[in-house]
Amino acid sequence: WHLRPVLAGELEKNGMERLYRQIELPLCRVLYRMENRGICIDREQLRQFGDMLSRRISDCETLIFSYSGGEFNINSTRQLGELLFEKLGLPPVKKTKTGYSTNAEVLEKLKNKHPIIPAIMDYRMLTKLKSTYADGLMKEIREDGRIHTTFQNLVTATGRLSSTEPNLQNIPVRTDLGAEIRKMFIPKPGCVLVDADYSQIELRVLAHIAGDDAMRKAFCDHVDIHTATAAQVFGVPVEEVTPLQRRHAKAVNFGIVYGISEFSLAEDIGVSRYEARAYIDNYLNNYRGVKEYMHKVVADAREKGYTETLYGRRRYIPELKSSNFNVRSGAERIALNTPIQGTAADLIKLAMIRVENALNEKYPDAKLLLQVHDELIVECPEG
DNA sequence: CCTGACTCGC
DNA sequence: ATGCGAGTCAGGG
Repeated sequence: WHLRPVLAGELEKNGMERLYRQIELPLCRVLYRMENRGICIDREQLRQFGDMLSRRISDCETLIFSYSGGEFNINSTRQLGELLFEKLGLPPVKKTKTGYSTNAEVLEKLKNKHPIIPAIMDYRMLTKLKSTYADGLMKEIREDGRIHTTFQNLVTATGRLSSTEPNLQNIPVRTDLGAEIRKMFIPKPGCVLVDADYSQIELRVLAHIAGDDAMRKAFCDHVDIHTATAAQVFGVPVEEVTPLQRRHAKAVNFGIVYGISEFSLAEDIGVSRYEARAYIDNYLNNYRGVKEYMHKVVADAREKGYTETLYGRRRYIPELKSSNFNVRSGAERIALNTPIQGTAADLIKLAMIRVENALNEKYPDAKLLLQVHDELIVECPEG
């Protein structure tokens, strides 16, 4: 209680009273309830899925060892690196500070050079699903048949939540096999799980805080933002945007939010550095507001020492004044990204408080269970 | 117990 | 040399 007046003064001085009183403090009770409610998972299906994975992993091991000419620990990147790049003589694509890199990107480039590579890629996917999800989630099922995560509200630099023991914010969804895990989360009898997610929240936040008319118009007109961006960047009518153009525009949109460089964008979508540079230049010439914002937000942060979100959440970034180019560049990307990611976090937290209260009042049997950065999962009575 | 490499999510 | 997290495993202390 000695700290209370001191901290209250700090809050007021920094203009964060509203953030605290209207968002963070009321959110605590919402998170407490969500954690207590937990979410139901189909234990029997999870067990069967784990058994299936075990069989496939075992087949995969046999195949890998037949190519390697002996057993070794496939999970050891050191042992795997020695096998691939010394014993089998494959060309090392990338190095880590301790040896050869064997990550997914490297394996992707080598997959046609030796039949052991696709087997290792399969092995990695299967063992990830088995250990982290099939076995990992099984251990977390409580007596009530539900999984109760812990939401951390004080660990991220941007204001997002994180989820631990288990992490329910990184349940697989992208691969077909991975998506099977997600399907095992089920509603309690008589209910359905409703998954409500924001569409492109970070780009909408960017359009708003950058005050970019072209991007705001695209959203107001309810057009697909990646298609609209492709039309702008490639100078073609919306109807003539090809799937490839849309994919590239999507990567640029994505990259802008993270403060991407032409190098990384080129790597990401497989075009030359010069093409990537041209994409970015074209993008910024069409979204002038975004271009101005990118410079302004970094300059502001350098001057004040911090960036802030729409609701005044701060992140101090002293590295903006670093004399080391890489350190400084990294800080500039943070200064650019934090207001976007952080404002999106502010908004969904506000939505959570309102959803929790509205449900309690109007639909008391419907329960908010999970938040995954831009989506809310609610357990609702059927009908 | 910690770090690094890797892979999962948004 | 694209932002924010967490869990698992190997390997070392």
